[in-house]
Amino acid sequence: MPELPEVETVVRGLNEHLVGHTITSFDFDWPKTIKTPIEIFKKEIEGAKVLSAERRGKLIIINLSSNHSILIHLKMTGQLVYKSPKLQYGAGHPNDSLISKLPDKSTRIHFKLDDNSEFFFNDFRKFGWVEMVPTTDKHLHKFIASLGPEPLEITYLQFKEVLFKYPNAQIKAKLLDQHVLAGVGNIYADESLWAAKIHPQVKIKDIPEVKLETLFAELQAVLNLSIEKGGSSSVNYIKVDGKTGSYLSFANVYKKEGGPCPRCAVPLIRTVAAGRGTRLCPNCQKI
DNA sequence: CACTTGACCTGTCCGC
DNA sequence: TGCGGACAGGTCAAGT
Repeated sequence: MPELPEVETVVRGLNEHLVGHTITSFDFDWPKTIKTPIEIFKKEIEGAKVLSAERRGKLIIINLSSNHSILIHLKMTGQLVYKSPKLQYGAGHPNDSLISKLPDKSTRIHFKLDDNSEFFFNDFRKFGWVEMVPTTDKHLHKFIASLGPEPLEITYLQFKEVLFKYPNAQIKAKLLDQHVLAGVGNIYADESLWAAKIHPQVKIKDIPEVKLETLFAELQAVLNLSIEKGGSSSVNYIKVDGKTGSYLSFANVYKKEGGPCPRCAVPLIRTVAAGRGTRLCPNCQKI
């Protein structure tokens, strides 16, 4: 499930593999995926060169030479994959077998590039979307304009300030709220709350200062560790080159319910908080 | 204001 | 084997 580290990894892959290519044509199978009128999308993308890629929260921004930018949200099952005759791993390698099957039934948009390489937006659940906006106005786009600050680019005092706009809200709900912080999703919310020994449903105003400081440090630590490991590949996420990320082998609680807490050995539990599956240690994390 | 539910979708897994 | 239901979790809109 793409959260900040996964999207960051994808963006780095786009800068490595896609920048410099010209998009010659594209086709698509699910019109709702493209939120821009198709004639406008076509006009601004065909013949345009990819200049750079960047990330804001969980949103991917691809800047084109047409003075337009493609916004891409992967939602839960979106993938961006680059396929080139020049990029091969050897016969029988799992990355090759995955990429060689593209396009497949979950391919929503198939882009063709100038040197016979290809670029795929895959999304089996069809929640993801792409949109074309003028590059100079991209920050006015409704989604981008509503995002909170980047958790890796703020200080502890700023972190505390944005959370304390909602002193009576549950901490996990606000960690997940993209208008409060941009990029934190379910996995890293659970991991950082466990690391700081904070129950996901405790009210923000009831968290002792020292624990809130720990939460900020641990949130940055898990995000940075995951970026270093190329993200979490659980159900569907892969990198632009088809490889998987390895962060999940470092996870302490995500999908570990029933197993021992790495700190105190009491069995971890799964519950629901902020409307989402939530893993925690009932011994270390109390309200 | 805080919180829940439903909608958007499809694939997997579990129990009967 | 087949079938229904829970579950996966990002975001928004609507309802309590």
